Amino acid sequence: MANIKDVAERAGVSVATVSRVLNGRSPVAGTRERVLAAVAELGYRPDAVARALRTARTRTLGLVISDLRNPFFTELADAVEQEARRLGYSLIIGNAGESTRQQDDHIRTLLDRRIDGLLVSSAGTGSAMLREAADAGTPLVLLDRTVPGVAAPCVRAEGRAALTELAAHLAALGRRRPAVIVAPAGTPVGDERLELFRAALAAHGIALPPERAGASPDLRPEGGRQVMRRLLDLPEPPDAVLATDNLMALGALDEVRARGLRVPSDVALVAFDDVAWFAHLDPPLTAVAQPTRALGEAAVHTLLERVEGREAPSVLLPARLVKRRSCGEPATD
Amino acid sequence: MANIKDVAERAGVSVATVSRVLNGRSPVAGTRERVLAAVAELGYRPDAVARALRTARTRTLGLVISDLRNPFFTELADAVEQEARRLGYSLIIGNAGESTRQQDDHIRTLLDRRIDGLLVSSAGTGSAMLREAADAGTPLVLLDRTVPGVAAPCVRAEGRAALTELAAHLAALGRRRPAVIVAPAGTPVGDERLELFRAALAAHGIALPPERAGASPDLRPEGGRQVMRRLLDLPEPPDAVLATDNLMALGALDEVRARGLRVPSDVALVAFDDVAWFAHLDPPLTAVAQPTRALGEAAVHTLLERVEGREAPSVLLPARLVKRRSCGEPATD
DNA sequence: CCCGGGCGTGTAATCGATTTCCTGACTCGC
DNA sequence: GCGAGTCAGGAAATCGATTACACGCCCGGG
Repeated sequence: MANIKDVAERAGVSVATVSRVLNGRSPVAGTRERVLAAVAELGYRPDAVARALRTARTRTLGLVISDLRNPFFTELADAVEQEARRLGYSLIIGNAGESTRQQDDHIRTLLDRRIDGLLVSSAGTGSAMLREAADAGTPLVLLDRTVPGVAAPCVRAEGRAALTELAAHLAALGRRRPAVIVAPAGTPVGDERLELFRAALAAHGIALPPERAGASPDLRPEGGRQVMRRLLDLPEPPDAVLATDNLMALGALDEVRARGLRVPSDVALVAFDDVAWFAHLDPPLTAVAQPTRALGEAAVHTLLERVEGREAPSVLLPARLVKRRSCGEPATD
Repeated sequence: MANIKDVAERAGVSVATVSRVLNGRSPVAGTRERVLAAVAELGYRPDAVARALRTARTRTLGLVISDLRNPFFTELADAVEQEARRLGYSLIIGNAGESTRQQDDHIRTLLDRRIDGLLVSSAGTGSAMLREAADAGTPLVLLDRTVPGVAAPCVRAEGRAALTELAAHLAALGRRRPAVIVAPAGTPVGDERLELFRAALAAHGIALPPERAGASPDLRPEGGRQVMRRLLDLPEPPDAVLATDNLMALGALDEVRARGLRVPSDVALVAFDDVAWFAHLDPPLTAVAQPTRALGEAAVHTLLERVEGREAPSVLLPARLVKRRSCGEPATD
């Protein structure tokens, strides 16, 4: 592969001049064209590795995602990648699979590769490397999940408005015994969603007692199904269930069907995260839609601010309610 | 961040010695420990960028995936990433979103970054950069999709056995008018699947006439839905439909439901690609499962063979049929 | 006693770019 | 016609590692 020296030779100039032409500095018309011709003839492309070494900027960002197979995070990762690329950055994605060890593993190699900035939707809260990265001065932005003790801006969605609307929606449909399938302890957003929902229900005089708030052991369908099983076995089973994550909602739906019950006539079901195939379920699922694409874009922008050395605040974007048919209402989309 | 010179100074040796200790060559016990102590005290980690420049190996692979949002490819990308990491390589993932332009864009930046090898599940067949990469000598392996005119091993699944079993399954259930929703022209695997299925059906004396093989304009639900619409409007509508991709199957299911018809009583539905949530649909979908994880691993192994300069053959792994309830049979899982 | 072979380690070249410093030519004004 | 200012472009340092080569030391054999 041709390097800058080959180009310089062919154009009859020094490497400095070639570099200047390619980076849009000084050189004059005549020289400029000779250099560009040589570049074209040799098919020269600057070596990003050498450039990174010299400039101390790799133009690469790292993204460590808690679970890439979860469609919400797939979409998020895709949004981040697109926006990063639009702004001239490559993205190295690491999937932690909800394991702190793998997460730390990824962060370490990313730091070794001298990425310009790091985006993390943390699995668990006890990540040593995360703290180390922050302390080492690597620009860091948290995504979707805050981590106590790590001083970095966090970009995530917030469900107040959507959950308020949901409470009203359920109240209007006469649902009086709501329940929540909460994300496992250690994922802060789960509790927040529970409390916001509880407060919103209270405004309609509807209670959400502790026994109708079940924490799932994991963020997968099986965990959601287990909680739903316990909920339906209650002496007074719920008539509406909110799952704070899309995969747990799927498992919950399985349990309802396995008992020969129906959504929404026997129990209403609402999920957090509006993933594409919710619209293809039967019935189409009502969901609290996070602004996934906007989150990804905001995360990249916030991170690049920090890469440039500027301060950047946390970002909270509102989620919105997408009403479909899983609460008993006719679809609106 | 500490560099090798700092470590050398602190340990009272030369940089060469530090490098040798870290790469497991010669140095003797005493020196060795002093160096390791200095490394630990300074928290030194070698700069992968500098190392890559010097050794001409980045220990990074590139993966350009045709559509990351398609769950089949998400799983595939995840499998590739895990295996690559297990073998000491980082992975830069680029999502082409089924666009040749974006794909070429990605390939170009990956080449600029001097990745050691490139894995591509090509969107379309007319990629100029793909040919350029192959010609430039970058180790290249195709994934899931062959590209005519590009000389590179291809790792993909092959459905003969599964489709043979499927034909028997449908025949046994008395389905006589099968149809296929084929991937758009330009994705070679679509036609192959159609022909294998047709041949398998013929063995049972069942015909698959051209009007019951509809090509979808894209690999998304809407495309599948359009084809299903045409199929159901035929004077003799099919009693079993195979979609050669998971997203098209979803759209097809939508159309069936929209007409008030039922799966499997009115029409059986089978999808290619067994993605996790097929089991959560109602009814759970019978599917031709590609060995996704094995494909990802084989792709990485094949690519690394080529990176080492060895020849590597194409890999064809058999898909298998996962019978659920969408053809009228009781579930087997 | 001296010479040669091994072995541990240091010096310096190298990878491919960017960038600082400097030189030389040209222009312009007095 | 000559000094000052401008500007294009070259030489060389630099980023942080790896590694070829050389050197010095120790040991054993003749």
